[in-house]
Amino acid sequence: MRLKTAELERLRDSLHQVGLKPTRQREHVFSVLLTRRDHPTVEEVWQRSRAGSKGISLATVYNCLESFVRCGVVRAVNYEREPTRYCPNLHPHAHFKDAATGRVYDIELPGEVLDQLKGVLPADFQPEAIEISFHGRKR
Amino acid sequence: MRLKTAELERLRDSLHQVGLKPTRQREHVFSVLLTRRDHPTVEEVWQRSRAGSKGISLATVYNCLESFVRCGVVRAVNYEREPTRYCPNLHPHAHFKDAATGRVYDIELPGEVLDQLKGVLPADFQPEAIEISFHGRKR
DNA sequence: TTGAAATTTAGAATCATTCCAATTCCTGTC
DNA sequence: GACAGGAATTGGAATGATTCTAAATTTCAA
Repeated sequence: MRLKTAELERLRDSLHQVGLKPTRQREHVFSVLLTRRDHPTVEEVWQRSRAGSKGISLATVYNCLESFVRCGVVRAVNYEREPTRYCPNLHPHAHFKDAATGRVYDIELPGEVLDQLKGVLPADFQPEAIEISFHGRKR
Repeated sequence: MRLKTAELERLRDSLHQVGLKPTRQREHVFSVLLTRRDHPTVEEVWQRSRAGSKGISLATVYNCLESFVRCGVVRAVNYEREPTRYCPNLHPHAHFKDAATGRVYDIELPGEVLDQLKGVLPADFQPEAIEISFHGRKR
């Protein structure tokens, strides 16, 4: 549950870069996110976060996750209109949602696939982000 | 505003295949969708649909769009948690959202790009649908 | 240590969407 | 043509994830 110094540093640096402060709650929620690298919803992060310590409000969990997304240490993942999920994997990757279980898996994306994908855009379209989601079944 | 017979036929067939009936409202909403091939929200489809005829309820527009998605003549497009948009383009394609205007563009996807993309999945992941969304700026 | 600014918090508010129960509309049958 | 049964439409209420608000607390540079 306790965060390695390197990861704590990374969080602090990233927060600092966008003018946000490292707080007890932010560090705790971040550690919760790193502890199990599934793709929890806010509600799930909240449950896990209050389990350990003195308690944290749902609003704060929302705030923390938003600040993580803003400073780039976490990605928000949306499937349809289901509750947003959060993903601390920063490598370029796609997501695969298993229709049977609802579980979301990370799929690593080789650079050349990304490049080819960007290649389909007409010249005047300048991409800043790409999101790729598969939907299907895992055997 | 009046639909070509071929497109009407297509709608009727598709509806029929999943056991739904062609109704005045469904045909009207479908024609609204085909008339301007942007990516309207439910609210926008509603505005456009009531403009012409005697009036249609918001609930019905939701119902119509849902039945279109069910029978496969329309795709639902989600960006973050914004209101769902609807797209009558059935060719395999990605979407590009211009950060400046909020407008969504269709990006045609060559088959080989799709194939390469499916190729990144481990063997036990069987995709049924892929969704690719770009986010950026159009010059 | 201190004070301004940022953060946390509980609860209210928002808003897209879904649900509900009551009419209305079809479609086929007598 | 009238009638029954099932589907579709409808307005309004309900839902539920998220955002907002305003007050209390914490952080941190000086």
